[in-house]
Order: sequence, then structure tokens, then C-alpha cells
Amino acid sequence: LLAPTTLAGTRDAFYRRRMPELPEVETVRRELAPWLEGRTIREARRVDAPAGPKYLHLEDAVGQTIRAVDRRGKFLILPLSGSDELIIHLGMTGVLTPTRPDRHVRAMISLEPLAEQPDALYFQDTRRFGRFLVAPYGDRSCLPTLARMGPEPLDPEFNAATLFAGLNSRVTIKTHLLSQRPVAGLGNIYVDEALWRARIHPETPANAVSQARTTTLTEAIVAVLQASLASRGTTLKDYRTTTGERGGFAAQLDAYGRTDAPCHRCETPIRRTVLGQRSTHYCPRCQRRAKRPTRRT
DNA sequence: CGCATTTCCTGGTAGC
DNA sequence: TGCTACCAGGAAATGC
Repeated sequence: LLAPTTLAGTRDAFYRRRMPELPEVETVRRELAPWLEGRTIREARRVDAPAGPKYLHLEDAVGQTIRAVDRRGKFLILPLSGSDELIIHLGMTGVLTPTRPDRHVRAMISLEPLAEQPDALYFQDTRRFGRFLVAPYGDRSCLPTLARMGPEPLDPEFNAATLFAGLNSRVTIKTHLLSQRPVAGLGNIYVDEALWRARIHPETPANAVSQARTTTLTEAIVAVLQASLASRGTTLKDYRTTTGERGGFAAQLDAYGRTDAPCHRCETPIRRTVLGQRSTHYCPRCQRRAKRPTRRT
């Protein structure tokens, strides 16, 4: 058995890193769009990664022009002038940069030169959880999560009624939100933060969250994502935007990574558990379990 | 179909 | 300084 201090130390180290969730991916998108849109792809290839479903059909992008740099949940989607789109997921450690990294470059595209603009984009992904592939426009058969993804939380049509309709599962609210189906773009950090803000216990069955509480959760999701986006995302340890700057939201976290630290509302120590193989942080006093389901599933 | 479990992958760290 | 074991997680794959 490991001593608790060992586990605590290991976790602390991890919390100083980053995970790209919606605000981090949107920050990357905003940086890439100005110099990628309208550029024609001269070369596209897998570099240091095995052939397989994460790196499909890159050669099909050659000769096509990047029409836009869009985002859907945590995916970057670049529609091309032909009938394809370039789909990128940063996974845990993915970085997009015009400067060629020394190690762990999994894929790259080069561009027809344009004055005073970079002429290449490198995908560096140390832990290889990311994806970088070309698919026919709108074809998500290789990306089932994207195919079944819920509404964009920062779009105007996202509202409590929409979210409530999506909470139609007996799975815990934490796990269900991570599935991307009720709403797009939330990962482990912002799920914990949103549930803390809405005072919902992470083990509450999704279909036991009341309509009133779902309204609060809707507002909490939008507020935490907007606040993080305003700070250009959460920097844990090594998160950088494509221009090498740190995101700034880490200091504003209320739950994630604050094990045993006092709750910012009531001073009760934040508790850490594991739910669906994911570390989970919540205030045992503020976030109470719902007593019974509000509806059947 | 739903839901649970397993898999992928590497660097930082504790502990010796 | 070096060695070893552990462990974080998004999404897909697999199992039932």
C-alpha cells in the first residue's frame, strides 16, 4: 500500500498540468483562425505516430484551402475547400504550434507561403491521446462522441430546458456530463467546478436533478466557462496557448484539485473521491445528494 | 440500445 | 546520481 503522502504528492503534481477543455480549445481556435483561414495546404502528413484511426487520410487535405477554424465541444474542425474537413482533438497533451517542436510531433501540415505568416502547423502530443484526421465534410462515423454531441453551452440556444431534456440517464451527473451528450465541451475540471457552483453532489443520478436545480446548473456551466475563457483557460502546469502564454483560470478554481482545502463558501474541507475512474472534488456540506429521482428513465 | 469496464500513453514524482 | 512503481485522463473499444 502506498502512503497517503505519496498519493497526495502525485496528485498535486498532476494538478499543476492542464487539460484542454472548451475554454482552452476555444482559446487555441481564436489564435489559429486569423492566420490559418484562407491558407492552402501544401503538405499534410502523419509524423511520429502509428497509422490508425487517430490519423486518417491526411494526404486528402493537400491542395485544399482552409475555409474556417471552427470548434465543436473540444474538437477543432477546419472545413476545407474540397469536400473534406480537418478534425483535431488535443487529447490530454496536444499542442498546435507553428514552431517545430523537438519531440513528440505526431502530425503536421505545411501551407502555401504568405508574407509575414507562418507556413506550417505542427501537432505535438506527448501522450498520444489526441487525434488529427481528415474526413469527408459532415462524416463523423470515425468520431462517435462528436456524432452524438450535445449543444454548445455558449450558444444562445443552450438553456435549462435543453439541458434538462438531456439529463435522461440513471448514470451519475458527473459521469453523464463527461459523456458530452447533454452538453458539449466539459471535462473533468469544469464538471467539478459547475457542480460545485450549482451545489449538486457529483453522485446524484442525472435524472434525479430537479428542473430548478438544472436551471442553476445551466447558469453555472455558462458562468464557469465564460470566466475561464476570459482568463484564456486554466493553467495547471504546462498549458500554453499557441503563442506560448499561460491561461489564467487556475487561481479561480473552487473544487478541482482543492482536496482538503476549505470550501470557498462554507470552509468545509473539499473532499476527493473517484467516480467513473475520474478524480472528483466536491464540498460534502454544500453539495447534497438528491433524495429521489424526479422522473423515470 | 444502455451502461460498465478496459485500453491507450508518457513524464513527473516518491521512495529508496 | 539512478532505478522502479505508480498514476493522471478523453474518447474509443470491448463486454454484457
